[in-house]
Amino acid sequence: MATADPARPGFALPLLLLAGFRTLIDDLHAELAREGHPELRPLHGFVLQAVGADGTTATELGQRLGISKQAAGKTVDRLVAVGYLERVDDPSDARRRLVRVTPRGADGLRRSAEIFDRLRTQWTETLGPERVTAMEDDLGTMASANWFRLDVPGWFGG
Amino acid sequence: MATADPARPGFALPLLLLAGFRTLIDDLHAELAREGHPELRPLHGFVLQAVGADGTTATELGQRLGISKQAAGKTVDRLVAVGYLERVDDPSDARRRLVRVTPRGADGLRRSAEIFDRLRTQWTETLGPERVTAMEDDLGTMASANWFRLDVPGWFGG
DNA sequence: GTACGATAGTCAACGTGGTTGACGAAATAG
DNA sequence: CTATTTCGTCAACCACGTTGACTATCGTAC
Repeated sequence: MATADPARPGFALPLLLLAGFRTLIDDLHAELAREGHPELRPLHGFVLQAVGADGTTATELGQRLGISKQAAGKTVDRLVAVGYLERVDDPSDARRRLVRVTPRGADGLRRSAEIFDRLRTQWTETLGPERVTAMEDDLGTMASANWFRLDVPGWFGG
Repeated sequence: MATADPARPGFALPLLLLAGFRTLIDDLHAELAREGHPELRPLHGFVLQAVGADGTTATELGQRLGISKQAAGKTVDRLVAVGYLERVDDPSDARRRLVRVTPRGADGLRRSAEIFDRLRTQWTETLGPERVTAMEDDLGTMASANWFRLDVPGWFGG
């Protein structure tokens, strides 16, 4: 096994990954605020994405995000309060309450995708396209498993 | 300006960065738990690191971590409760309460550094050393600014 | 030597995000 | 028709962050 490089301490890597993530998300939300979505928080985009065009239920949303149905329900409440999601009764099953993205939510989602594309383009202009694709490929190799889990606050905290 | 590559959607990059970060931190804590530190949470290592060998005060810790002194104080309380930090009176200033890493905390810190080095070595063995240094350099280029800020739970959430 | 401003730490209240446990209402299986 | 499962919600709790207010102490200026 190769010995650790003292000039490249291992603890820097996670910090750099976090800083990169944070930079992208901060830039995204600064631009979203400029384009009329100042209330959108980092978590919200992921939640909207997980709801999707067809809508879902709180329970299913919780499963998709890797959190409990109660936590998903509370998050939906907040997104409903700021106008990005809506709840409608399911005529075929009175227990279920469908969660749907509102037009405003869809607008935020569309703009987020565009902004992320622009930010990636900025990275390719600074670093070169090969370096960015290499980073993506390498991260995909190392991080294959735990993709979409949105329990970040609780996970990172306690 | 280069046009966005439809095969490389911009939204994947932040997800990959987060997944990479999460993978490293999860692996770290799985190994820490095996080595006798199951109570250590993701945030705790960063806090211990910020306290440092010389100790600090809660107010200064808050400044280092980019959070309020009250939040820093509460976090110190929790780390004290699990035995990783201790508070001692400052004989030269009765207002201050020095926060110091305990021997147990120092052990956790030392093991964390070793484990991070081993994890980085695993990455270099899988990806090649050049790819990992390239990733580190590129992330350092793009993320230069907002390094050590530990308001992640609140930042990511609301 | 005292009075005053700045600083350290804490308490309280609150918001966001997470958890588990319990429960009623509705669907489904037998 | 009854029994079980499923969906949503309520309640209680914890971790983490915030701001505002307050006490005690330090340092300085008069």
